[in-house]
Amino acid sequence: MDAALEPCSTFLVRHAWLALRGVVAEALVQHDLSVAQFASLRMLDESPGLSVADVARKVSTARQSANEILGGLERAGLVERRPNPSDRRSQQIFLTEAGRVRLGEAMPTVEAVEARLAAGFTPEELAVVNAWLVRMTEAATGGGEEIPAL
Amino acid sequence: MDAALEPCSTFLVRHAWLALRGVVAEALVQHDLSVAQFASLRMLDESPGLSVADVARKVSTARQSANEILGGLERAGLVERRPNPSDRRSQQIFLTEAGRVRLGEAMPTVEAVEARLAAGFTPEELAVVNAWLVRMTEAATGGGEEIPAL
DNA sequence: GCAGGAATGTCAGGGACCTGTCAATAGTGT
DNA sequence: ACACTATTGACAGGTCCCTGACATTCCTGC
Repeated sequence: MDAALEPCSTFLVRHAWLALRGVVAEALVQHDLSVAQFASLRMLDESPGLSVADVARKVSTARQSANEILGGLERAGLVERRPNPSDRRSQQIFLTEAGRVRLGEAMPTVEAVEARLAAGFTPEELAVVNAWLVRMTEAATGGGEEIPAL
Repeated sequence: MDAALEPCSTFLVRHAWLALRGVVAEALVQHDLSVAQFASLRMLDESPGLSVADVARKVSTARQSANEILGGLERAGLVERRPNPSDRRSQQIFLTEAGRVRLGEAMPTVEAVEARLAAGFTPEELAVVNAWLVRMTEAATGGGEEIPAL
């Protein structure tokens, strides 16, 4: 490897993200899902009935981006929007049966990929990594400022 | 915060990247540099005379994106392109004196930010994190290929 | 030499995402 | 009840980055 520059960890994280994103995207192609769509599906499976704005916040993206992502999922018949009976501004979004099935198919694929990548590290080490990553994400908001979001 | 799902590490990394990017971008505003520009400046300081394609590979971006980034840096007078005497297709790119000065000013800012974020972790822990991140980036290329250094 | 393939910089076009804004609606204090 | 503010989903406009293509130039094998 190149021991060249003890790089800013920022760019290490960037490369890790690009790499992981690429691998996961590749794995999701066979399920006809994008990474963003998969993330949204995951959120909605865990928390049915979220609004568009909720999804946007959960996946750290702009409301409108979330709207477009959900639009794609809706066109694919994987989610459905329903009017929110207690708030006429917002819509509740639910996975359709097809959406649940699709997510159920895709999830093991992604998990397998991540498990393959995590191989070689002890649970303690992975816990450290996890803690560090969480610390970084908190630093943005807890440090005082807002996150621009990708 | 939401301790909800033990998430795919992929998305943890994404959030960490977004957060770090935000913090670093904020720190670089005062130096009138974007994150991508800072990264390019760094590469060129370490390896003067790189071509546009070289920079693109090193920062993991498309040739054209690198071209645009370098265009901005050139307009700002921070880098200069010179014809490559031994390859008439490519250009060699060098930092100008102003570029070196600007990088010298910005670097401590970024390092300070990262140091602040790394506080609370032992060197051993940070080494583990580093190793994990590198492992992730390597995984993208199929497990054994080259991946840029920054 | 020289034909074929690879690499370079660049252009055109598009996708994904963001900011800024808007009307409609919800919540809050007076 | 009523202003005031915040929030929601949507629209317009712009930015950033990417893919695909192209002519030019280098670098092979023959």
